[in-house]
Amino acid sequence: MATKILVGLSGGVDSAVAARLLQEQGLEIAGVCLRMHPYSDLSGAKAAAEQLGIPLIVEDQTALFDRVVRESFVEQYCLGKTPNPCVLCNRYVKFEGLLQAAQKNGFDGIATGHYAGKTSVNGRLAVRRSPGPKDQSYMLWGLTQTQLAQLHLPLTELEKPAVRELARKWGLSCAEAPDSQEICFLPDGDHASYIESLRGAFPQGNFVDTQGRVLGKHRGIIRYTIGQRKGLGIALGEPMFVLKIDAQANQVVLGRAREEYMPSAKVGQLHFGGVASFEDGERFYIKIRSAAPAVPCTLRHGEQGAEVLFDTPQRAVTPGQSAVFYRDDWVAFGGIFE
RNA sequence: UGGGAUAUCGCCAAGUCGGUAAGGCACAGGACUUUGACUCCUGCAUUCGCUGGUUCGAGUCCAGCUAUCCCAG
Repeated sequence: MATKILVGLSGGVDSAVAARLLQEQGLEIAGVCLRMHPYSDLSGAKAAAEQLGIPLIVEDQTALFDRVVRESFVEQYCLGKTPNPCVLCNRYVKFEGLLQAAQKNGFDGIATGHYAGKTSVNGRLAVRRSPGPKDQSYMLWGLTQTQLAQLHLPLTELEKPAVRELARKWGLSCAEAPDSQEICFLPDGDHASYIESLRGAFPQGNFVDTQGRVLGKHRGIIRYTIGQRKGLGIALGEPMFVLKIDAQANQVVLGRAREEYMPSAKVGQLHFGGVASFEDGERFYIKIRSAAPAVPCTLRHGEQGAEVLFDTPQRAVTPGQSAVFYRDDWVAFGGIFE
């Protein structure tokens, strides 16, 4: 049984409360704060560790983060896709970093303040949904069996208001810390400027309709994502949505409302969680984006992954985003839309 | 420079018998959100091509001018 747990402290409320909950269980804990990028602020984690009376280890992950998260982030955008950096970070940097720090320092397990749980299914481990609206299981589909085996998720059954309440009760200074949002390594949220600072300006191109007729000029493909309505800058009398980004032709295809619903999709880079494989025709629930409900679908094997047939067409399925397949309340496996 | 038509917010477009400027798109701000989006809320013409005139009152009527479009030259 794990007795010494290393908790990832971000400086926010969730991880601090998670740490304290483990303490309440009588476990011996320590905190670790991972430096990912220049904007990493360690002060919150230090304060939390101090208030909890636990040691804090600081690990520098910036090189790994640059290589794994930032590079693919830029690369994907250049290909006209819309990456989800958090998913990659969780698997390859955050949880992996935690695990390595734990092993290096003689801990038996790791923990984080995610709103998710875990469960075992036929000998495999799976991320489990948290019951509340803050469920973060979608972001964790990439976790490996090894990572899951060591992982503790104390906030599984809790909801945000309750967590803040506990933090206040325990007098933690992070009780009112704002929820994290936007891309952590881009404080201003301006991914286009960031990418252009590395790759140079992206050329303008045409907005076209589904027939190929030119509708106007776009400002570089990296500024658009599937389903996007705002920021197109052209007035066509009715709302228009991005249907497709063609990096090769440097074109962005626009369509009218309802045209951005898609009956099926291809998913690659599969990573299995609660199940080790799937059968043609097998049914799952899929979440096509973090803030979308899980909807029923049927799967088939494709050339390099899975082909998903939604029971009901889904809005703006976006290449680069994660497809997470659920069964009951646990994550069966996940992948990335082609 | 014969004839006809039209000129209202960045774009499109309502504006009745003259009564004190709809709406959509775009845009801006906010909410939501450990990615990008979507969605929601709020804001957005003291002014109607210009200049005069008639009216208690004109985007709405009249005159002239300007611009654009169409048909003839």
